[in-house]
Amino acid sequence: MSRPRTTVTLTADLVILTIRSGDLCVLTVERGNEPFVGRPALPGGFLRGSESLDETAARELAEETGLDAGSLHLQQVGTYSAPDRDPRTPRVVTCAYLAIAPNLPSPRAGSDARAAGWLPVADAQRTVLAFDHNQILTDAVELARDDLQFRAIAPAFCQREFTIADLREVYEVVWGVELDKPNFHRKVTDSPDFLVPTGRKRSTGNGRPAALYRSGPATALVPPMMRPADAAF
Amino acid sequence: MSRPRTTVTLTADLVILTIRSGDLCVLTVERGNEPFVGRPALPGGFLRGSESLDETAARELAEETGLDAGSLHLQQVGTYSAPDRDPRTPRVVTCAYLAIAPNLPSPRAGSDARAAGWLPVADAQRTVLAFDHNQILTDAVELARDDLQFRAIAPAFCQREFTIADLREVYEVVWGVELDKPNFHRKVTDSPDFLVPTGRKRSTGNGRPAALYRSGPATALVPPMMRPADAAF
DNA sequence: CTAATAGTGTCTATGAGACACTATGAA
DNA sequence: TTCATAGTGTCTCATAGACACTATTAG
Repeated sequence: MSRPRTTVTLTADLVILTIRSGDLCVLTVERGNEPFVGRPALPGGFLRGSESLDETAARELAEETGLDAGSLHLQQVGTYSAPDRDPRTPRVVTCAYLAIAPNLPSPRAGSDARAAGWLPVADAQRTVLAFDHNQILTDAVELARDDLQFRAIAPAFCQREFTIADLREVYEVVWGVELDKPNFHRKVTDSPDFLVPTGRKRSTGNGRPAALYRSGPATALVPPMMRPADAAF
Repeated sequence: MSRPRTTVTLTADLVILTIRSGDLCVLTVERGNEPFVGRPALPGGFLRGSESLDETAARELAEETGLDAGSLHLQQVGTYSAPDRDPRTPRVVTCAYLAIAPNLPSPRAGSDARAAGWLPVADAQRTVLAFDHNQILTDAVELARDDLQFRAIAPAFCQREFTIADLREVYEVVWGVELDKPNFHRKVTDSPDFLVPTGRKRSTGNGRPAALYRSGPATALVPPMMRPADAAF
């Protein structure tokens, strides 16, 4: 056979999104090795031993953020296999994952001595990232924007207990829109099994305290949270 | 390192869906080699040379159906990497693709001497397929059902020119529902850039001839075609 | 004409959005 | 009290669905 089966190594790359001071941010690291030394990149690592890619992704997520992957939203975005995406041999094919995290205290710089930091997604998209990570980032963000409409993933951006205003901020930041507070409140509280009231309240010092909710068992949002036609994205 | 980088081979497996006499059908082949000799499986093949997985999938699709992948709907479903999914070494990880095809004259049995055939999806899901192909099939069908709501993929099931009734059959078969003819007609003809009238008509011998349409440039369906709450799936 | 399928009109119920209004806390 | 934010009521408009009706072919 002129073109035999190709052997490759696999990586899982992570697009870890969170919201920090009103911006949608992504975790980037500075590459410590060739290729692309010193260039910002998405965190990720090689499939090792007899892991599955999901396990690789969960392990990398724990290493980068200190968070248990079991408690976070983690899903595949797609697999990127262009032959020239990575100059190493054997070829490196990557499976990209989208992770959604609540606002973390601060990135754990230095678990493997690489500088890590949260970068607003808009800035990251204007930066030249290593490999095909610009494409991966764009695809992952688009996936997150779409999923917000139909799936109950917004609470993944929040702490375990959150207010309706917290949840609304997720939509507003990720979509780049303003939503009507009263209507939003009704929509999410009416969506069956989406939110579970805890009975507790949280006061921000100003104004009436807001009721606290936890994420409910629903995975789908019915009816969907329609993205306004004038959304920025 | 106790668990070094794992080298793997990659396959692209295809879930090729079409509609045949009122059933949603999937193309299956009988495996001619170990492992799982003689067992029905999804068509697929190894990444070779310096191709990308998309090219592998397109090549396999052309080999199995004789159709040019450029003209067909082809999208990734996900990557399946459980270490025990395939007993061979080096490990085999697969990237599953969903392809949607118009009703084809008949499967090209024998391009590589394996029996191939269209199997109703419901039957295939009750059959034990090779590898993790039952899981892949289920995921792909669910993806197709979801995408019908929001993306303009339904014409991929039809010939290049089709009637509104053809299009409605796609939805009814894939979702297992009956849709109101008048309302469906309005919805799809009102969706901007979804359908392009050709001016031609097609008569089935009975009744008023139906106008023929071609697929338009839109990729999204706005507003979405909501799946009835009583849909079978 | 009738039979059969394509396509339109129109009414009703439901959900989205605008926005006035009430509720509850802190200073 | 005032200020600020949480949450409710209610009106209007757009869309979904039910279904009566008209249109166009074959025989």
